Amino acid sequence: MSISSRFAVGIHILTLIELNKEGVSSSEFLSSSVNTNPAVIRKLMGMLKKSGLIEVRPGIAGAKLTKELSDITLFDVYMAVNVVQEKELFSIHDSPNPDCPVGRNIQNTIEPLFISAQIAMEKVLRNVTLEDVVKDIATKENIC
Amino acid sequence: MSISSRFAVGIHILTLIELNKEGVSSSEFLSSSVNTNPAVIRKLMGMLKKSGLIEVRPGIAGAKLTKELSDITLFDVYMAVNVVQEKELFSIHDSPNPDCPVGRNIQNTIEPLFISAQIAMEKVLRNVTLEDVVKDIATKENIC
DNA sequence: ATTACATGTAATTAAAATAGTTACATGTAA
DNA sequence: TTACATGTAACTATTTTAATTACATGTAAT
Repeated sequence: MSISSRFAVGIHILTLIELNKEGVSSSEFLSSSVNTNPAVIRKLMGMLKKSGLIEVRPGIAGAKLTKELSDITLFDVYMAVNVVQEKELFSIHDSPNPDCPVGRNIQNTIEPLFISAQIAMEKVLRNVTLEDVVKDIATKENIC
Repeated sequence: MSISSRFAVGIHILTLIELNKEGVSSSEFLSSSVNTNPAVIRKLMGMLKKSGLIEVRPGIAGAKLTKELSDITLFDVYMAVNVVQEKELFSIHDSPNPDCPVGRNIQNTIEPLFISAQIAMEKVLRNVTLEDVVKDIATKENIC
């Protein structure tokens, strides 16, 4: 199964907040770009806020980034929106048969392998910042 | 969400077929080590067979590996059991707003980033063989 | 203070995937 | 023909996602 699109939407939101920094990025504004329900966006805003990526206040319209674009990696967003738990990209069947040499060892043998695969994937996310994303969009729009 | 445990179970099955190569690895035998239903194992056996990793025949008890252990990577198993589709480890929201500069570009901008993260993860799987798994279990069992 | 409007959040829903279970058709060998 | 294995379909419960509705809470302007 695929990793939730919350991650892609989180990147979308943060990118748009940046490009709209002269304006007001309310949940309604953001939702109309993502093409979803404002409540979905507000839930994501809550997660991004909890992770310290944006500043939002009840009653006050609009979200602002709390850091420079170049200081926010895709990994930060990935962690913020909670799409994959630490060490749990892959799931391992529980309760294999302890009376079998394979059954009683398979979990311990496989786990570190799965973890390194997950870490390799996350390393790529750590090496991309939202600045890269915004620049790429700017290029595609012939803004620069 | 996590990647299906079919992957871990697939590794378990293949490892056990190898370590039990003197005996008969029927779906019932395998299921008792995995601790699940024989029909679940048979479905996985079908997938592993379709990918050419094992040989199984209707009516004849037991599965056999078709290759050397060192010629089967975790990536082969991962592909066989169909847990993640190509380029689809991460899902991207569809139909963002084309009237917004971010909406109309975000998918194309994000996709290659997601793909490289997926490939990095898969590269780790390509570099581990079932021989590594079996050796690790042997070590833990003090077999060698 | 009241109004208008935003965020915060809970409850509900439909769709999709997982993992297990049962049942039975099909295939093979003794 | 019998015994037993694989192949496969149908059904279930559980979980997650994503969308939706509704409303409480918070803020600012009139």
